Amino acid sequence: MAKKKKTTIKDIANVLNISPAAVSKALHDDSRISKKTKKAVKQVAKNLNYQPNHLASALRKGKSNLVGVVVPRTNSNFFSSVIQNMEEVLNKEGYNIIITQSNESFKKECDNIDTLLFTQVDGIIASMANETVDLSYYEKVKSKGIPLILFDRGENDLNVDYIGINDYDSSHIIVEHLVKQGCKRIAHIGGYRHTRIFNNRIRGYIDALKKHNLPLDDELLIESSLTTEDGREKMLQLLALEKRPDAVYVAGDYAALGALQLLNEKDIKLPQEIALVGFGNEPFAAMVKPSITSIDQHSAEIGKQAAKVFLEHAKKDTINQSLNKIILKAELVIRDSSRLK
Amino acid sequence: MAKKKKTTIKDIANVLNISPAAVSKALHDDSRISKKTKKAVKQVAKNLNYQPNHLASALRKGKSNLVGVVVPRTNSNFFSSVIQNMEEVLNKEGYNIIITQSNESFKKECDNIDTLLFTQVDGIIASMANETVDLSYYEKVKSKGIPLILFDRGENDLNVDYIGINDYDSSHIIVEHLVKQGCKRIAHIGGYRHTRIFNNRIRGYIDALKKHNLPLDDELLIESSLTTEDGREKMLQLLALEKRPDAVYVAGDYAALGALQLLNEKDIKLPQEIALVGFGNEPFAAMVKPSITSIDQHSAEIGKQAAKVFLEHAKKDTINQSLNKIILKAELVIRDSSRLK
DNA sequence: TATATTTGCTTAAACGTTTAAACAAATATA
DNA sequence: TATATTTGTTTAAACGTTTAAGCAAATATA
Repeated sequence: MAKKKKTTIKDIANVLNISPAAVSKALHDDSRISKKTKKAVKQVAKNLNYQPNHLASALRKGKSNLVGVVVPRTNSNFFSSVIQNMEEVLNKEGYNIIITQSNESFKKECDNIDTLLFTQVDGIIASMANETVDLSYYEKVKSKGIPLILFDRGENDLNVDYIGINDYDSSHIIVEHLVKQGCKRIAHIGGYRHTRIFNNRIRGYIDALKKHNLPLDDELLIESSLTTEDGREKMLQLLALEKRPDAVYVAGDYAALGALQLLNEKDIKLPQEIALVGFGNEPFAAMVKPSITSIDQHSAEIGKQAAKVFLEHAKKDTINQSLNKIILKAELVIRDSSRLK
Repeated sequence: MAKKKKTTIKDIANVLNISPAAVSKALHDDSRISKKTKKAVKQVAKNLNYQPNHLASALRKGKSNLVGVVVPRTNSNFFSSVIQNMEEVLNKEGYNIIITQSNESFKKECDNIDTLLFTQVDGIIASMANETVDLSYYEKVKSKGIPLILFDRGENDLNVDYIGINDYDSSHIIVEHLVKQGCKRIAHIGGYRHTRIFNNRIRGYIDALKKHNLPLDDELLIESSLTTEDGREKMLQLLALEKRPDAVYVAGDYAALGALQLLNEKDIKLPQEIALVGFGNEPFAAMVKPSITSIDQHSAEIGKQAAKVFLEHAKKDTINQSLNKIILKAELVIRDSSRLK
């Protein structure tokens, strides 16, 4: 069986004995085409099962109507929810998205960006890998004049649009909550400082401790890759301290889960002996025993806003120099792991 | 700031005073181009920061080098692992993938397929939504002569390539394991029967019970949407029975998690009072307390095989009528939730 | 030395669409 | 009646690449 060749505008034109141009215009409801012709064209198009060739129109129009997305991974509720909402907004405007995952690898992230540029995407929406410190690849995108929007994991140094939550404030909200529960020795298992959001969470943690006149103890502040495995390990480290903390604020839910497992295994009572707070409000935070208090990052909103910012750019034919830096207020979802009173 | 216009093959040709055709050939290492010219072309290409226009070459060559992927969702470890491995294999051969999510909605699934066809993908690799019973959209893809490969959730009726595990056998393995642990009243919270894989798991469950001379009790076989929430509910239903089961085999890990939570809340001892087995080996299965015994579906292998099958098709210019139906043997990962001896 | 082959390039058409410009016919305006 | 405008269409070029066919010069073969 040979491959069928697809029907083109030309085929429709031949059937009706009109020019391809007329067909194209009829299909786009051009005002200069008669109703009669439009009707006939659409009928024939349907009969022949015509599907427009996106490549050809993209080439001619100079835009692909594709938006590239780069995320560290898709199998986290946060990213998949961001993507889903982003997609919804973009689809409505005729854009499709190409999703790529970096798996937290800088190399893969660069490859992904190359791939996306090669595919002629009209814009890139990205959240950077944990590893990423060298921003030259992002400069490359910028230098091509392609709209670049970062979310969650971004960098202030790069002069690009950004959508995220206020990490500094989030730490304040968490510490405040723990203080209210009566905790006095609050530890922080944070992410790597070179990633802006994690640095902000650490700064917020430190400043919030000061604000509540709690002593800052170096032992209680640990940097972590924030995987489940590393969460266990860092928790073990905290338990080994002479003066154990009475609360642990973990900068990611997966690591918080690891910490929780360890505490459960050691039969340490949550929240009585140690209160636990995570970050990200992954669905499992509500499902584990005890359920984990966590920060909700408004993933849906972030996705929608990112898409909207891209669309703003896309509508202008010159690069918009006015930057959008959208900072959403995060929300603390209080659950059993930290509910003392 | 105006948009920069990208350098094309023509620009390179102008610099070197040769024809665009020569440049194209030089870039593709055509044997008829001299080493000297090739070197010069590549140097100039680099200097001008040339990036090939994928749309133009795709249009000319009649293929986009894009593969469309349709999954129910990306935020499950199974699907994201399948995708990641698929991507790796395809990238090596110069293909990129477009990921779309159906969110288990039939309507969204159809939209996604339309989108992919519109984007001129060279093939589609899909796993169907729970809801999907009408297969006409898949027929549409087939009728276009575009390679279509299904994995995990597929349909035997559709004459297409398929990669998945042996669900029927998996049920046997699970029941056998539970019988070995001494269980005598094994319940099954299954998926919807109209989805082939779930039907196979149910058939396997029934036949395995017969094989071990266990009575088949209608009360013990329940269909479910297999969400965490529904897992709780169906477990509750089982607990309400006059004669409770001593083991529950849940056809999905998320639902198994819901069941586990409920059992934990009711202080029912696992595995002593009720043994629990899930399906899918999601990472959390190992992380919860007690850890859940589950079936590993070899997601990496499925992803790689699906990609390979697509590549086989892509290499031929006619539709290959010989079908690949690859059935992998699943592996039971035994954990605390069912370890009695 | 005459002829064949190879090398290294050019020309031109093609992929399927869009769109500016042109144009004839119909209709409106003076 | 002569001129202007509107309507409905066609023509042709363009988007950036690839590729079959052609051709001149260099080299090999007889």
